[in-house]
Amino acid sequence: MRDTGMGAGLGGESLLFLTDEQLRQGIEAMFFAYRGFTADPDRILADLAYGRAHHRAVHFINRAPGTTVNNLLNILGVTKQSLNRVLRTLIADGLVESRVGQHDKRERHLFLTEDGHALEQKLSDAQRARMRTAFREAGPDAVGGFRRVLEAMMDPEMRRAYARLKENGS
Amino acid sequence: MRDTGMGAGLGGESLLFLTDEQLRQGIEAMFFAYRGFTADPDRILADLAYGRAHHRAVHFINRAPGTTVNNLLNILGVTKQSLNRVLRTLIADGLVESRVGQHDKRERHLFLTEDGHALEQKLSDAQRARMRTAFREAGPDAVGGFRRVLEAMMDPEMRRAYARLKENGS
DNA sequence: CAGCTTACGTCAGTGTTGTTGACATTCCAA
DNA sequence: TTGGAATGTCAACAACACTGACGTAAGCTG
Repeated sequence: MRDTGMGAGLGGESLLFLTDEQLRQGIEAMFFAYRGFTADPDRILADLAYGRAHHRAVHFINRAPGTTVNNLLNILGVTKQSLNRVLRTLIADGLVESRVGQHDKRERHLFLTEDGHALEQKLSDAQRARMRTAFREAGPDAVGGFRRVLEAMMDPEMRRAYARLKENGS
Repeated sequence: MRDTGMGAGLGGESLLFLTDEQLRQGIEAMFFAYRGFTADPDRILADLAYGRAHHRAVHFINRAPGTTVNNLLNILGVTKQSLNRVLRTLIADGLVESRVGQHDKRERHLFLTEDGHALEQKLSDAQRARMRTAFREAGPDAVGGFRRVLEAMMDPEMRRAYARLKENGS
């Protein structure tokens, strides 16, 4: 009955029957919602000859300035060849700066330039506006539930990355 | 204060302050969770020389048997040429059957074959298992919130498609 | 110091999935 | 019946992911 108080995992709430139909609806909700989630940035990016991959890179470089290529690789979950193609264009276009590490000269630390910040702002404005509207429509209680389910859906490694970024920005 | 009672839209809940940081966390939660969401089917599909597009087609054909190509197109939000490539391989591999419409011979009605059902089952088993675990971990209250936020995040057109499918399967 | 590992970049090749353009078939209505 | 709209197919191309191989520079360890 009480809503908090179990430290971890499942165990409580054995009342929770989940029919296949409910689960399927959850799956479809994820599918359709993700489309909406990416729709606004995609429209902006299409005009700039950039894609979702560029958006992701810019987002996380903004979020963790000075991050290394390797770290970004782990967060994005792509191969270095794939990321490199994206970073190369962003650097060539003057949106991202790559600085050789002071302590470890093998590392490259990534930063957004002024133009890079401008693009990030433009993209995240659109995405945040949609998120804000959705949160408002759904109500404050829903927001907590939304976040709890999403967090539980992540692979453990990604959950850690997510938590690290949360602390980072708090 | 009361949690229900407003017919539509926003308007209530002006108490709901949303900082950029909260919104950013929501964005990142969507990103990481979607990765988890697709991870299990992706692993299965990789062995079969199929991709996410095949999964989506099989999912929605199972969900709405006899659907037309055009209808599927609207749900998936891709071009007919893109969908056609996927359908062609699924038909060639005997997972999907395409029947010429009786009333309108231009239309093709799509059905899963026995093998198609088997694949759909295998894929959705994996995805439902993750969804079930996530729902259980997050608790019953969270599930409602999750669904409300996702629904509010969809484009209106997709919200209608989602609602239609819900009725269909209820 | 020598040799191994790590971090990063790059080249080449492949596969999936999206796109546009062109086209055939079918239906319907003027 | 003829012309336009709708439905679906084929062909070619672009974006972005992947694997595999290789090169370079820098750090680490015995």
